Amino acid sequence: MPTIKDVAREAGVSIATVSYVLNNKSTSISADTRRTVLEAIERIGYMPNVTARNLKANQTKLIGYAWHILPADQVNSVMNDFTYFLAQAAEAAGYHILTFTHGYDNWQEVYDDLIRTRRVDAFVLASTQRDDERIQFLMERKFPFVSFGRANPEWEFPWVDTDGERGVADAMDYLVNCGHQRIAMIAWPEESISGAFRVTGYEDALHRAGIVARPDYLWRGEHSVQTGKDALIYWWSLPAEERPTAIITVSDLSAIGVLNEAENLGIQIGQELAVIGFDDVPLVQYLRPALTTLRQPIPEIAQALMTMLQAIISEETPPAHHILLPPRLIKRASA
Amino acid sequence: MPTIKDVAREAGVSIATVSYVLNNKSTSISADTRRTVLEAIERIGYMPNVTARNLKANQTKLIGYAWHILPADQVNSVMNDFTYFLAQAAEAAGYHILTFTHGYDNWQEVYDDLIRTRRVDAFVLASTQRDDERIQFLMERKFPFVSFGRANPEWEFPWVDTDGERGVADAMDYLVNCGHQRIAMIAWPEESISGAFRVTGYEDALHRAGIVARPDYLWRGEHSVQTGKDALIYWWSLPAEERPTAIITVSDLSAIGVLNEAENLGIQIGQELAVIGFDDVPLVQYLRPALTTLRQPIPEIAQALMTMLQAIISEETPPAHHILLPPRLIKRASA
DNA sequence: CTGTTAGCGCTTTCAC
DNA sequence: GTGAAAGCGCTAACAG
Repeated sequence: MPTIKDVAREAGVSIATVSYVLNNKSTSISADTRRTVLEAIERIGYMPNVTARNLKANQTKLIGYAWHILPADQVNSVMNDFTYFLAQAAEAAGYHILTFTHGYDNWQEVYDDLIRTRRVDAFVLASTQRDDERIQFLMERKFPFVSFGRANPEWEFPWVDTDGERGVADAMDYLVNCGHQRIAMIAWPEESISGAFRVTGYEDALHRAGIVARPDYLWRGEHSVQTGKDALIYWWSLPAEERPTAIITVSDLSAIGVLNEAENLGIQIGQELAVIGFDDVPLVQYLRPALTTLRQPIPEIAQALMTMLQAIISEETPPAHHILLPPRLIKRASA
Repeated sequence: MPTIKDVAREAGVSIATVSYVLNNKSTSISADTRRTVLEAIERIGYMPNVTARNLKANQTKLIGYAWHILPADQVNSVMNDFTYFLAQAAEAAGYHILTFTHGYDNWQEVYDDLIRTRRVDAFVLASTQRDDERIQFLMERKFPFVSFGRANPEWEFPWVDTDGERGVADAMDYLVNCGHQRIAMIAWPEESISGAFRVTGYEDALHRAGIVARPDYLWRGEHSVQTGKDALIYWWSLPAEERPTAIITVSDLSAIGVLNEAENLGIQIGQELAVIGFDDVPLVQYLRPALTTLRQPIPEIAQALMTMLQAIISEETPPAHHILLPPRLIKRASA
């Protein structure tokens, strides 16, 4: 592999000169010399050693991203897409993504090692929780990071998130426009921060439509298929005129539960009962009926995160930014 | 951030000594000195700068892995899992995974840059095709790589793959043991190399069971839900006594097509007709009936690839190895 | 047993 | 305009 010395020899100049033309430093290089060097580079197929550059510049051009694996019954296709678009956005900005893993207990050690060995320049966090310890940790360490997802609202840190409130509100407006009045929601437990925003979107939309919220139309449960089943069983235990005509869920998984249980109960989804999911995970388009759902703006989120990260890495005092991006309602047969 | 110099000063020794204790080089360091240095390291929280080490050692401890995104109707949960376990196996071996992306046309430029800038020490390939150009490219370049998946059998390169032949054969034996005689298969087009192995497993199993293969029991089609539907529609157009009683597929996606179409045709899956998928993608456990399927040994594959890669990187003349790992039949309600 | 020193490949100040 | 040289943080001959 050729080094800068080889180029210098080949072009009959000093390595400093080669470096100058490589970096386009204004320190005016004569057009002639520049051409000679460029030709030499071309001839011997030289590319600068990125490790040497990084050592000099005290950087790595690497961004750490922890790869989470979810229980087998959960679907992380959203995170899957996110990883792809994140890598793409990073490359466009001259970075690469270093993916790493960690267990439940040793995350701090893993992040710490990555920081202290100067393996990465920054982190991208995802799947954040309300009082996410990783956020606290990185803020204390004053190590650059951005987060896909919000956390404790009292913490001031840079994040980008899907506007779940807005998405659910849009879906609700759609249902109301379709004539639905008895709209129920399947949500996550109260601790969930992103779940809370979606519930807000639901309640505000009801209010806007002049519909009185019925407490038992809001069902909270874990992120699972079973939650959807349970909710539908309960609602169908009500007198016919009190049953919801539409259900909006916080995840495709519970929507699938609703669809499955609907079959058992002999309910015609799409006619008798409208169902809207969240995430547009693969295969839900093949359910019968195909699931109407809210798709998160993953490519845009990844792009926004990288833009933010670049600002943070380069600037001295980074203004903590927050960006909310709305999901899109994918209309299919279930609603 | 402390450097080796800080440790040396703190411990009152030379940086060489620090380096020696750090690397446990046998150049015997007195127990006393070693302890002093270790204490200094502990005290100031020193960890070696990985970039500096890498520059010196002419390595990166980074393994490139191209992140492929599939069309929205396809499921890459297998690759998703693979990425996780690959990262984990890499870390256990002192490496990290650098994920990158590329388009259809510019892949060569991307790989080339990564090599020439010495960004990575090796590549892990996945989703390989028969005459995969990436393999040719890396073999010519003599750049270290391993592949998850086989390619042109005439090429001598290191790979690890799921033993699809064996997996399908196991599933066939299971079906035969259940009393099935008319067993059909949904396969990929002939070009598919991994598809071909699975067909071999099917045909051999028929032979072993003394069942005469019926040409129209082998349906070939693209990797899609529609393929499954088409196959079932055809088979159900046959006289009742000629219809298969079991179907084995090359992917969960076509199995889903069979299940969906079975509902339209009023076929009781599990009773009237057994169906076995391939991959155990998320959610197929929630289909009605839950899908029996072959799960690839992804963690073991990732581990084997890393072991192989380490040998290749360290040794001069790496013996090209090939490893086949059998999938596991996950028995659920559909067969 | 420990320290001095020469690099790894590059960028950049400072001379000329 | 161009080059000499220092140095990023580390490792490893080579001395002593």
